[in-house]
Amino acid sequence: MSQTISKLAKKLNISVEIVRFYERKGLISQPEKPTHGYRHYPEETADRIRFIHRSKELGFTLDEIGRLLSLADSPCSQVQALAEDKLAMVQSKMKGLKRLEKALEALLSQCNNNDDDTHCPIIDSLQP
Amino acid sequence: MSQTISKLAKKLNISVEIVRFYERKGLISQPEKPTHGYRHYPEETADRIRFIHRSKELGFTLDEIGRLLSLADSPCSQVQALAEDKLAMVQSKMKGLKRLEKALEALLSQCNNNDDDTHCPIIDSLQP
DNA sequence: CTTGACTCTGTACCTATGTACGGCATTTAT
DNA sequence: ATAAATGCCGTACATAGGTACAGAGTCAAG
Repeated sequence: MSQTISKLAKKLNISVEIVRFYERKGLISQPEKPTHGYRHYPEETADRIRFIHRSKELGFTLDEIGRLLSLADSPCSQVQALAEDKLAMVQSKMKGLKRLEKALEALLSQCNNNDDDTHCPIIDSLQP
Repeated sequence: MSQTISKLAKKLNISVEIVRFYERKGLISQPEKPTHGYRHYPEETADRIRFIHRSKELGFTLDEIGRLLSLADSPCSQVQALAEDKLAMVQSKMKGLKRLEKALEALLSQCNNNDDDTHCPIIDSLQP
C-alpha cells in the first residue's frame, strides 16, 4: 500500500517539494524506490510528516524536530528536557512582550494627555 | 566627541560589520566623514543602536524598528497611531505564545504522571 | 619611513524554511 | 502511440539578520 510522492503530498496538503526537502533534511528517510528510482511511501511516512507539522506548530524548529524524532525511543526525561527548554523560551519571550506592552500603554496614555499635536511625548520617552 | 566605527562597535559589543549593516538598512544614518571617507560617530548613534537592540529583543524586526525610529519627527497623532499598531501586534504575538505555552505545559504534565522513564508520552501525543 | 592596525566598498556566504524551475526520464490516459 | 502528467536531480531564489572576505586606501607608533 505505498503511494507516489504527489499522492502523499496531496493527502497532507503540502507540496511535493516539501517532501523532498524534509528528506534532504533527514526528517524522513528515502523510501523504497522500486521502479526507476521513483519514491514510494508507506503510510508511516504520512504519520511522520503529521508529527513534524504538529511539532512545528508548537514552535519547534526542524532541527529540534529531528532530535525529537530520534528521541522517540529515548527515556522520557530527555524528551521532557527539550520541551522544557522550549517552554522556558516561550515564557521568556512573553515576559519581554509584556514589558513592551506596558511600555507602549504608558506611552499612549501620555499622548492622551497631550494637547500639542506637533510634538509627541512618545518620542522623548523612546530616547535612551 | 566623535568616535571611529571600531570604537563604537567595541563599546556596544557588536561587530564593525553590524554597524555598517544597520547603515545599509537605513537604521542609522551615515555620519560625518571628515577624513578620507572615514565614519565618525556621535554618541547619539550609540543610543540609537541601543534602542535598536532593545527593540529587537522584544521581537521587532529591523523593518519595524526602522518605522519606530522614523516616528521621531512626526506629529503626535501619527506616532500614536503607529504605537497603537505595535501594541496590537505585541498583544497578538502574546496570544500566540500563550497558546503555545498551554500546549507545552499540557505535554509536560503528561510526563510528570509517567512512571516509565523508558517511554515518553510526549512522543505519543505528537504522533497522529 | 615602515609596519601594523584600521577603514573603505562591494560582494559572497551563512542559517532556516521553504519555493520555483530547467532539463530529462517515465508513467498514464486517450 | 503519443501527449500530458508525474517523477527525478540539482540548483537558484526568497527573506531576515547577519558574517566574512578581498583588495585598496589611511592612520598611528616606533
